[in-house]
Amino acid sequence: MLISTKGRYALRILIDMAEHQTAGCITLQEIAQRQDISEKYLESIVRELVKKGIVAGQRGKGGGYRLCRSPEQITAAEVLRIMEGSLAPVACLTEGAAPCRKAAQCRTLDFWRGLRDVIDDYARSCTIADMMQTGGDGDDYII
Amino acid sequence: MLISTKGRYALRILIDMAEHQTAGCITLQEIAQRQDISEKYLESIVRELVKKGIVAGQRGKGGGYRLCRSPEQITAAEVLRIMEGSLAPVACLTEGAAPCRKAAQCRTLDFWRGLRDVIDDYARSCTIADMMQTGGDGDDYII
DNA sequence: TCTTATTCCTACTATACTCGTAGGAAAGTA
DNA sequence: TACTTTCCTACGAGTATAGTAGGAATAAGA
Repeated sequence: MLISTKGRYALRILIDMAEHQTAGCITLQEIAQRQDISEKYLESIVRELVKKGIVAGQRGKGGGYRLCRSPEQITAAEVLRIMEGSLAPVACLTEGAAPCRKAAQCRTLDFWRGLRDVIDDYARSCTIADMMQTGGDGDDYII
Repeated sequence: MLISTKGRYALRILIDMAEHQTAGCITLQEIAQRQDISEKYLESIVRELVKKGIVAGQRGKGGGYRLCRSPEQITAAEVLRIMEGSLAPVACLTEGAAPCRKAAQCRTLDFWRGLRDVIDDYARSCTIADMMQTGGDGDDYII
């Protein structure tokens, strides 16, 4: 029941970008160095964020990435849903899944729905801006 | 971020046992038939529950399993923690994990702690007895 | 005692997923 | 043109999930 590195790194990347935001672009190389994540692996994560309109990329010299929205407008739920595919704890509650044939008789469905809801409510209540307020002083992260 | 079949099945098994509780024992075969889960796979799940004192096994003819506690006293959190190893969403918050060197500087740690807490609070608030009250009329489950 | 039913235990396997790596094409700047 | 940067496709090692297989130990009953 662990969040994968993709989800965890995506949050770190976005916090990093928000903290080092300037008029121009931020390159993958910068982020990779600060966050100590392989540039190539970062690439695959950022690509997902580009595809979903969270960040925008600009190619060529002087290029890089920038946030498409302010950190206040990016929730953890949105980011994690993009990277993990879904925040649902069981397959039958993933977005787009076919409704279960026996849902009406299922003794556990209500429990899983409740779990999904508390996770979703919490993650929607927390933004990149909120995370910038927490923790210490540097660019140091572990998880 | 999915709960594995072990965790999901364990809840179904315990609900099944609670609903079909008698003076004697319930055999794996019965549960396997009602729940439509392979007897062999059930075995590996129930063994974990025996080891942790949730159910007790009795060998030989007329043997089987029975709950060691009333359904009101078995929480989802306890069962899922046994089967999944932990309910923590990130490795650095799993029980017994070494505290992270840079925890003080981490921008995301507070978020993960909060997520762990809402999951844990919710799962501790729900018991096997609660789940018996929900859903429909039969022994039918899917997830 | 012999048979049968049941849990208990160890080992194995196929598949999928996670966590990356590698190489190069496309596009933009100077 | 030269350089930098994103974009795209493919591959690979390691690990976890979801089981399966076979048999030993134990208990009840004929």
